Amino acid sequence: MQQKSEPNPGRKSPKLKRMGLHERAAARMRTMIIRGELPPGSQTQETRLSKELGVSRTPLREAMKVLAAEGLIELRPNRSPRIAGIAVEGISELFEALAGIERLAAELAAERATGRDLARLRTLQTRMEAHHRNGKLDDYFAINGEIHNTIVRMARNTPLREAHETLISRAERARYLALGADRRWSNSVDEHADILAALEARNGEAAGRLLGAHVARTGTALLEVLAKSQSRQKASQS
Amino acid sequence: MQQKSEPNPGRKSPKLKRMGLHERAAARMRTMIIRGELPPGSQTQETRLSKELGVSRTPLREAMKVLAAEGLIELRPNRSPRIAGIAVEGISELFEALAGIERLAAELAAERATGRDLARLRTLQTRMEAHHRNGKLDDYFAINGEIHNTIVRMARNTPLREAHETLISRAERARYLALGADRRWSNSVDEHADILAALEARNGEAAGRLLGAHVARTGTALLEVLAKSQSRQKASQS
DNA sequence: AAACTGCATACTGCATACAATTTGTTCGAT
DNA sequence: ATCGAACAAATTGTATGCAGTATGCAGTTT
Repeated sequence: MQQKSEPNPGRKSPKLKRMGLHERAAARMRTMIIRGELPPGSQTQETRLSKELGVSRTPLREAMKVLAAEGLIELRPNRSPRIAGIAVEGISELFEALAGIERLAAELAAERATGRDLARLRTLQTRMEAHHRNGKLDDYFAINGEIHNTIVRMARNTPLREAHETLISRAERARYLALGADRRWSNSVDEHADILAALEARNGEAAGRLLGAHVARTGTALLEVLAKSQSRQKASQS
Repeated sequence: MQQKSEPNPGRKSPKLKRMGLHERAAARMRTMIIRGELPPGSQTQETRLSKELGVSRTPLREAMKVLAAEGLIELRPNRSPRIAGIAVEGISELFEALAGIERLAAELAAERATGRDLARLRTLQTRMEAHHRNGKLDDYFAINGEIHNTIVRMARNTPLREAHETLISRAERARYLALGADRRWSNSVDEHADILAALEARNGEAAGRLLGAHVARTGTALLEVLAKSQSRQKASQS
């Protein structure tokens, strides 16, 4: 099982790992759902989507099973899969669960974080503050998400990280709906700083409590924005 | 996200609804993996399994995607899927995550449990104690699991419940490996009684702490038993 | 003798063809 | 005219065939 030397000089993209069609289809649909290009509650006909994505129905159906497991679509027997709805109540539950998981992750991370981990986190925090000052929204959000993922990875717990990933994909989707809604930048940056400080002090209880509250606040802030836009478009329910 | 709950994806369904072949195949394989009939690390050839299960390769492949999402098998490109290994480290992480999730669930359940919920829990506890006295191992385990599931449902948080379900399937598998290993019956029963008391007192912090510690202890107890049998059969890492 | 290359084989990945089930429509009966 | 049943169209579920890729073996080379 020796792996041959893999310098890969002439191949097309070294970073992009080779994926099967069903993986690519799943990834494509995932972003489409998150971006709202496939609206909540809409039905996805297999033949139509397969032509649109340029793949056959077989890999598409496999992709559907994966997305259903992630909670992005709903499968009903002998019916077209439905893009999962975004109900207010669902968002509330989602961020509640997310807050709990990240709280746990922070508690564990405070015990297990290496110096490198904390250094990396500090770097990210610095960069995020810079983006915050410069008003670079996209970069800010990217770093923000990376910080959360980093903390979860620092917990050194694979099942927890996996659970977090599936929830995050749904949260990203909700966040996209209320794009640019997070007007609590300053609060958020400060809260992140507090969390980082608690982690560096190896205070798991505080780090967990702070991160959990932070995520919960993000959820409620999102809910407020969403409730307003919900009032004008009442549709998309079946 | 929708309030609609899944109609029994793979559970031992009381009403045996007619399921598609891929669902049936997934359910069948799930129990086979949990029961250890498909040993960890073994490869699953599509044609062989499809004949064995009496289905075609297409629904079988779809079932594989679902099981992979549940973490029961590993998919590698252009290779036979592998039954996920049960490494000691993995079990440790698994129960750690499970403990965290159930702790959170108990905290929420303490706030949201209805009188019916608590009554049902009390009934289950009584029945479990009876099985404990009579030494009925199977029934005891069934009720025990049901209690944990009930508490999680009492949290009224769908994403949390879903995350719990996927972790539980893996934990059941590990528990099956160390079948009958849980010699801490008495402790376990008492701990459950304490948890129930905390829930009835609406003390979320205590309920969460007790349930989390309970699950963590179950995990370490399982680890001890597993470590012994692990010494004779070499580890299949994952 | 060891290692590398080329070929044969088996298996996965994908596409297409076929069967089963649902849904929309039309015709008929009350 | 309305409700219902049966038929027709569309769509999902399943099976099979074909192509690409990995694995093992044999022949050749160093």
